[in-house]
Amino acid sequence: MAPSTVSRAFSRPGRVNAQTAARIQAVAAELGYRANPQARALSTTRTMMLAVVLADVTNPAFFDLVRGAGAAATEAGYTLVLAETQESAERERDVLEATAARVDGIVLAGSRSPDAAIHQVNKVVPVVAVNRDVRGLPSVVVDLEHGARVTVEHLHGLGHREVMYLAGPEASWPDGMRWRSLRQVAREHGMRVRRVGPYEPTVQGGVRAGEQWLDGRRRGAAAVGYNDLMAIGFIRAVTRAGLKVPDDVSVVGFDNTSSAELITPELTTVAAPMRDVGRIAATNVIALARGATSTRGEPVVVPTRLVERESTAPPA
Amino acid sequence: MAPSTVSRAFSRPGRVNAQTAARIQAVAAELGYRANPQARALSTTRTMMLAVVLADVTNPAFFDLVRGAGAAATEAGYTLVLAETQESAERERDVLEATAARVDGIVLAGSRSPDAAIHQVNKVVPVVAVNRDVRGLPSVVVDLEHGARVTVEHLHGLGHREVMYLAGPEASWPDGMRWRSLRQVAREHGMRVRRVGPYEPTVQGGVRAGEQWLDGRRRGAAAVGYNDLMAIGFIRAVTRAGLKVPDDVSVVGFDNTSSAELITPELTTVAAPMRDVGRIAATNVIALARGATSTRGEPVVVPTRLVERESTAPPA
DNA sequence: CTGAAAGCGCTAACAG
DNA sequence: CTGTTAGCGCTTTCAG
Repeated sequence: MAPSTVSRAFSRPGRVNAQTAARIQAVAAELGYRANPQARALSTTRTMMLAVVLADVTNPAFFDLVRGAGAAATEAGYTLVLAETQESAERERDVLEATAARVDGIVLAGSRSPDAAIHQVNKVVPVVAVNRDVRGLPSVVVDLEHGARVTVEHLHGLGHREVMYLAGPEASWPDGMRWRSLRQVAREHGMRVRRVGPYEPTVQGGVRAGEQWLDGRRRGAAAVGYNDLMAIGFIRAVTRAGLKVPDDVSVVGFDNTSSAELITPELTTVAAPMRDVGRIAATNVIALARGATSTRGEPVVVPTRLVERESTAPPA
Repeated sequence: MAPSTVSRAFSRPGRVNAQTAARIQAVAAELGYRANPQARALSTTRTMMLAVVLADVTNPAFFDLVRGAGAAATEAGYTLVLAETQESAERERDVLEATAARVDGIVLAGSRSPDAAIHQVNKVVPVVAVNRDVRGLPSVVVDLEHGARVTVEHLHGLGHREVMYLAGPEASWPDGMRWRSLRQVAREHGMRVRRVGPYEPTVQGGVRAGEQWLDGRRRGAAAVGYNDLMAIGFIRAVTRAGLKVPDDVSVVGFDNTSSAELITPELTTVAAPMRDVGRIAATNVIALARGATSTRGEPVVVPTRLVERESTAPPA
């Protein structure tokens, strides 16, 4: 696992210096000598490092992604680092610029950059996008259309005839995806659908959404949050105001984060195998780093499912 | 903010080539040329990168730490990356080895390594330890003695006469600190005190602690978790078994993570200004990276306080 | 003030 | 098979 400390030249199977080599290795280890990875990288053009750059390291939606990518990286002998863009296209640019030439591959999750910027980075180092379809770039996305479909059908089945989408960041690919899918499926079922926001994709943002909704609300509504965090914030705001979830309003989230089963009522939410997503993305980026040539442009799609818990019920 | 793209030589205030330099800059920008940071680092010995290496990126206890460190890093023109050791001393060694020579400083949080290993890394790059007092190394720690004191006094004031500590990782510095402080203060107040575990410092670990406690429990107990995650798991296990928190058992956590106010009942927990901790640690490591010489060996201590919520009450 | 050359620490391709 | 050299892409020093 641990790469040889001293230049591989010393470990070449030699006859005469076999023991000499061993001694050098021993002394080097004793002295705590480490090869300078930067110098090594300068000549090999390989850093054996991978980066996951994501919008928000505190968003539990990314946890399993990181875990999966980390496992794949470790197995392949790579070290994984994370860099955060803080939901800002500008910081994303800076971070990508700073990390691109220092790693062998980048898994880009929750990007807020235009496609062109991503392609630019991809010229320096292989990039695999997560939950975003960038033309000509390998990517792995979760089946949000299906997630939206089962969500709407679940709500429709409960008797709801109107769904409200709590929008997240406008530059977010999943946001657009979720909204468009929701709208289409809702229409297919003859449901009314509207969108409010955008809000920050955080608990705080959800609280704000809830507070705004409280003014001029109608009974028997169903809200679908951009993600679990927002759904949770929404529930908190509504609950604090004395309403009941799901009696007064049903709430659905996206991501199935660990927080979803922490709150009361437990959150109904759309789940995806993010660990697999991370694993696939990392594996692909490693393959590219090793010289594989990107095949088709079709994104890898992983399935989603609705986890029905307590936050949804028939309208009052 | 963004460092010049082309070698600084081109931006030297020259007379004749002032416009030439400008043109080169322009063309370089157009072509998307970026200086290779590795090559630059090789000659300057500066990478303008900082690393926060921590035990578990999914532990909310580290969120504010990361935020504070990130803010300090950005302000100083550094890019921050995170690396995770997954609660493993071995992975910690690998991660430190891989990152040490690639960054200008390391903030080490939740280390599971022996002091000697940390000193070894510190020979390569400045290290600031968080929540761990490493002899001769700058560090910033939260005042856990005080946290333990107010916890015990709170419990004592409620009428509890026995406190049980749900232990976390044995190699964890805060674990030892919390336990010793708890024990001492409990004794001062004539309370009985015992320790169970160790458990994994996760919700899962807390669930296990709760399940074990359920066998052979005594009424009117008070449990103090190694961290919020464990306390939450404990509550879940106990609640699932039909008991009530805090009626049947009071529970206190450490860290005051965002999850603490998500669960029902809301968790009483020890809070610390982790954002400040991150900020201080990063600021110090940057100073060292810039050539400052470490002053005294005394750790910086930040205060703690008890956030009383719903998970504690008088014994039944 | 400008342009050339040395060197950062390594690896890889080269002669011996 | 071993030892030497060139060179990765930058910065910085040193002549011109």
